[in-house]
Amino acid sequence: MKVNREILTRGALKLLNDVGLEELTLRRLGAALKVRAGALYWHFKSKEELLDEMATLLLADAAPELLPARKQAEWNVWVAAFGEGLRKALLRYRDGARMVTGTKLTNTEYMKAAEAVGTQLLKAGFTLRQSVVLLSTVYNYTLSFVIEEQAVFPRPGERSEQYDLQRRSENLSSEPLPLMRQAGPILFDRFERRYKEGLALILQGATSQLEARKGA
Amino acid sequence: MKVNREILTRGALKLLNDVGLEELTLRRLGAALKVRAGALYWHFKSKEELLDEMATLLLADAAPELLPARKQAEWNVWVAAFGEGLRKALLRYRDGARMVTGTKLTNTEYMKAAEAVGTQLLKAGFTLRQSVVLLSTVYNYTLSFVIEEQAVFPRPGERSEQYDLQRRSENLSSEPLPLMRQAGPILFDRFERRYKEGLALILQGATSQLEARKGA
DNA sequence: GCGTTAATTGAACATCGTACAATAAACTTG
DNA sequence: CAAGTTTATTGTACGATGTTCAATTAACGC
Repeated sequence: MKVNREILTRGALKLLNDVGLEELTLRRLGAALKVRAGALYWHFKSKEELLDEMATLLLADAAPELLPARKQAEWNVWVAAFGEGLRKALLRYRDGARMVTGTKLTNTEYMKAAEAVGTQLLKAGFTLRQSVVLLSTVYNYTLSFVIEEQAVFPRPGERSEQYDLQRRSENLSSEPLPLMRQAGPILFDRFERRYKEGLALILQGATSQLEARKGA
Repeated sequence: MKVNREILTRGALKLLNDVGLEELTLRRLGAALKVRAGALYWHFKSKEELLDEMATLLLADAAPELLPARKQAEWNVWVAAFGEGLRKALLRYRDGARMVTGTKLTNTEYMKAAEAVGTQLLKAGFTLRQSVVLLSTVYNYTLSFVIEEQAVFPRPGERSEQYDLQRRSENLSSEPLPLMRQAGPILFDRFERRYKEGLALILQGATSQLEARKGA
């Protein structure tokens, strides 16, 4: 089968979804594309470069969803759309968040979305620095949140047997950690809800910042 | 050399600092401890279990620094100490943040610190859920922040040649992304400053939450 | 000193990323 | 269409990794 860089990258993303990051090997990818593993090196100089391209493509595909439907929306709607869209995009692939961590983006499709959101923030009265800090904080929060989420739910709706709430609670009941024990259901269930609450915290902080600035 | 579980784990952390996560192999670790790789399997049933133990130990060592010096301090000082202490602890080892990601903690030393902070939050008037969301948000933010930070500075003060600010700026100057281009120095320099600003955002959000609650 | 348990060795296995000369397939040109 | 050139794939090999396990050695209790 003839293969080019994008087919290959898409094939790799598909395979990622089927087998997960640990089992994403070049031989398996070759097999999926009816090609020997070595052939992949015509298109990529290393597996790392392939992973970079996969992450870039995942985010580029996501770029449109990172913007709100109504372009006249308030700045906080823009930031919320950015965060929630990013989470959805990462959730679309098994180990999506872990894969994106530690890759270098190779094109700027995704940055265009960030640029658009940033522009809204400036217009709303944030400084450049505040805007960058706000967006990067949302980005970091989201990435790590989804890494954890995907450890518990390798694929949406399919809970890993590693994270059994009952068992966790039992392990902790012998220790004097009542708070941590009660935290279990909050931490390992209803991820969407907690994600939005964490995001709201950051947005609330930004709102205060903006008001302080206006007040001065 | 005779070896036990803790010596082995500490040796692994030392080696991690010398060679980084990719080069942390069981043969190398064996060599460092004057033992063949296979011997390690007497103490751990897999490398994954060793990594879990390493992460747990790193966090357990850090536990005392996660609490503020003055125990009468306000709740926000407790949360700030938790976040900043966590960052410092992760920075203490090369790839510390990446290593902790995706491991399962095997004891509860670290949780005791979280429990203590949570207790303060309840006392200050937060609900259980708000406290858990606040702490987990800080945790996620910090983890991902330090992963990025350590990609740029593999060890404190030693910048990776991968992240050259000049080059990044040149790559982006051809694109219509003025904002992203200006973001470079904010994103890839002065990490401590940006970390604190992001953390302040979250804390500010929590403050608003608390005030809204009191007002009602 | 003997016997039992704890710990380590040595060699092997399957699998991985990667390199590269040989080969084939796909275009380009006359 | 044939010859020649570039593009892509194969086959095979290499070194390294995590892991297994029977055989061996070290340490300890009586």
